[in-house]
Amino acid sequence: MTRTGGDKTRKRILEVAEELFSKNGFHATSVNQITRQAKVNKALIYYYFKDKNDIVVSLFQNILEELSGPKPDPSGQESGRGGTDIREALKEEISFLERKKNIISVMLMESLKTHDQDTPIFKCAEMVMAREHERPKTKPVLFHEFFTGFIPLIAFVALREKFCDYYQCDKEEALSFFVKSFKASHINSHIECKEEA
Amino acid sequence: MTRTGGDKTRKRILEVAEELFSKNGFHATSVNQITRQAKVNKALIYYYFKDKNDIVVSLFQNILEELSGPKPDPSGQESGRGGTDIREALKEEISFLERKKNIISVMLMESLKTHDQDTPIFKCAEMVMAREHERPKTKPVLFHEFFTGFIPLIAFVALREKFCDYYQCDKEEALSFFVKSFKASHINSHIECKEEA
Amino acid sequence: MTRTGGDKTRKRILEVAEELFSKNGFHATSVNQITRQAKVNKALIYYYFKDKNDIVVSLFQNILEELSGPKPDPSGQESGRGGTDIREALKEEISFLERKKNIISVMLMESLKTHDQDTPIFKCAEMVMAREHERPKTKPVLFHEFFTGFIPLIAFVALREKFCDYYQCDKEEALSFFVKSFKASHINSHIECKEEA
Amino acid sequence: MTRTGGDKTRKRILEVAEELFSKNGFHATSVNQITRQAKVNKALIYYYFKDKNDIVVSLFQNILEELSGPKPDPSGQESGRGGTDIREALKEEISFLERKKNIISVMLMESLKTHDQDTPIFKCAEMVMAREHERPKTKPVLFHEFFTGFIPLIAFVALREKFCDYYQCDKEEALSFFVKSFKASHINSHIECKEEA
DNA sequence: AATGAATGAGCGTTCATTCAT
DNA sequence: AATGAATGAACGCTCATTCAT
Repeated sequence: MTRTGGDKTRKRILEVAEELFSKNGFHATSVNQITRQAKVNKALIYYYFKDKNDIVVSLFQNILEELSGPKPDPSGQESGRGGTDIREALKEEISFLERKKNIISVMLMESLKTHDQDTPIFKCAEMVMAREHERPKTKPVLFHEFFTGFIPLIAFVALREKFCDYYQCDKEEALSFFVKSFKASHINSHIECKEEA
Repeated sequence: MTRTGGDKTRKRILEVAEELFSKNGFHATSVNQITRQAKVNKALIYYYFKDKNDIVVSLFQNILEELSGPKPDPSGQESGRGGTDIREALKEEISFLERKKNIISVMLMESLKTHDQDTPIFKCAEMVMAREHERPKTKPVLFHEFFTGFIPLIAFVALREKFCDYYQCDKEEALSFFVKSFKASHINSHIECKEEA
Repeated sequence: MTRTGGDKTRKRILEVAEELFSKNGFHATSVNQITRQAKVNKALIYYYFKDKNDIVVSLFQNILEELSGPKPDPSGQESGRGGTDIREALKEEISFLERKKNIISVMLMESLKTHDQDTPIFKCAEMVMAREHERPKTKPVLFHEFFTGFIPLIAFVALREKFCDYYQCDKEEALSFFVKSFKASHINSHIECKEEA
Repeated sequence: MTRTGGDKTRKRILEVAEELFSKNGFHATSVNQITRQAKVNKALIYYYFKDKNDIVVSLFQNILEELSGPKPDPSGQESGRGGTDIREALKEEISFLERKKNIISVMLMESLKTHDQDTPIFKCAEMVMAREHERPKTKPVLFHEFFTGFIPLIAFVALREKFCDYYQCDKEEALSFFVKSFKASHINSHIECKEEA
């Protein structure tokens, strides 16, 4: 390894781990695979991380920090009944999530294991949702935001590729379809809720 | 293990495997664990299944066969605009899926791994969706049904418990919230679609 | 399995075992492989043979019995200095050994393991040699017959195919070369011995 | 095992493996046995060798390299008709091969398996033969050298002990008998060949 | 004579982790 | 900050063998 200082190495380990975890899952990825692909000595991984689990925990922390970071500027205006501006905002959000999709996929995988006690997926969801509106305060809204908002969103970024492969669908087209569908269901019901209230 | 009929043993292996896979994930579950919990000799597992993967594949096949089986009787009447009857139907469907949630969770976990080539999750989704209406034929509808219909549904059955734990929420209450939210978003948008058409 | 009586089954097991043992070696051949190829139930093998070793022992016994059986008729005349008749006799002997080459190969493999106590290869050699002349009585002759007679012969039948593959050589041509070479070395030295005596 | 240099460990593994392979055969030798006798951790074997087969391949490579190494000095003079000097040279060669007999035995065992594709035994033979004279160029000579030269030689070093046990023969005496016999057959036929030519 | 189910021990291999340097 | 060597435990899987029928 070139002598470029430790932080770069640590970062490379994290990047490779993220890629491999999302590719094969956490448990199906061995520390050896990471060392090979990151081209680091095996013992070095244990210099930077106390164990294999610490790697994935670090990845989760990083993404949570990123999400809590600078909010997106609400440059677009939220006009009633949602015009193309809402769709554009959605697409931007999706493209943002797409860049994080690897680690989010891992988070989701892990959260689906019924045994593991606490999962960061809820914290993650809160942060993603907080990017759009104020944090939901009532439980009904919470459910709504999580299951019909957050979940479809990350499912889309996570599964888009496979979905398109399976159904022989263009990826850009897929985005349009999803956005339209998401707007018609989740976003529209927001307005109704507001209208009802 | 005592000499029981072979099919019973095979079934017990599958049941235990399903439970453990959904608890810890496929890769994090060892054949030894299955062995212990199902109280079968390890070699016997390989008498019934060619390898560990064959177990999960068998589970997937089973659930797909079940789903393609007898459709639910539409005892309730589908009145327009959806009253409590729709909610009841939804709850029934959810309780049906809940009984399959373990294996569906495993399927979802595996489908999130970007590497694995083809996943049965789409076939599964088609079948679940086919239980409600005729199979979607256009791509936009496909996206809609999958990402805002199927996905929230299975996410709910899969994550309900953890969600309730995390947010200190009663599980029955959770069901109501979800049903209401699902109806307001996904189902409502169906009607709109129809109205548009 | 067809109900054709036990002896046929036993014979089939032996035939398959011989083939597989010579293909992969005794230890590298599993009882399962034999059952598969012989299409017999696994437990049935233990009905006919007390264990796996008993199979190979049976094979060895069989071949020793065969070799001790009817001697070849010396139809040809043994003229001095050896003309084509000796070569013909040699070719016949080789073709005879070729039919037994599988089990002889196994015997040779096993005899090369330094640990195994007693090997039937010497008994086998004696019998093969006895087919040609009276049993050697003096030790020098014994060495001569075994190492420069028997050994090259069985090495040829055992390795002929691979040798021809490796050196891109026709198999019939190979036979001629070997016969000529064998006659010039081993057989010729017989005569010398006799002349010396 | 104590922390010694890595190469020492690797060497010890190879030595033990060679001994055990020649004792029981490749397949009948378990990695655990090697582990025990070489007093190395099992995982360490896979640190040095990619799998069990890699061990035997390494052994084969090593011996081939050794054989291709420094040729023996032809200190003795090759007088016609072969006097005691030829016998001495033969004995030296045999004692040289005896030191390699373990690995050569393994090579021979493996080459007798009809299934295994390519065997190093021919390469090995070429090198051994090249130690005595220039490499044979015509096919007849090739056959002669291999089947009546190389094969008896290695058969002798490989089987000498068992042969002597079986026939109650002194090992030194055995050497004399073999040398005499080998000279009378293989070597003598060389001269004839030359004379013919 | 023949079978399907079952078994304990061991296989080759890899795991996450730690050591000394 | 980085490395090569080493480790104990466990992995998935197969072995030869036996059971009841």
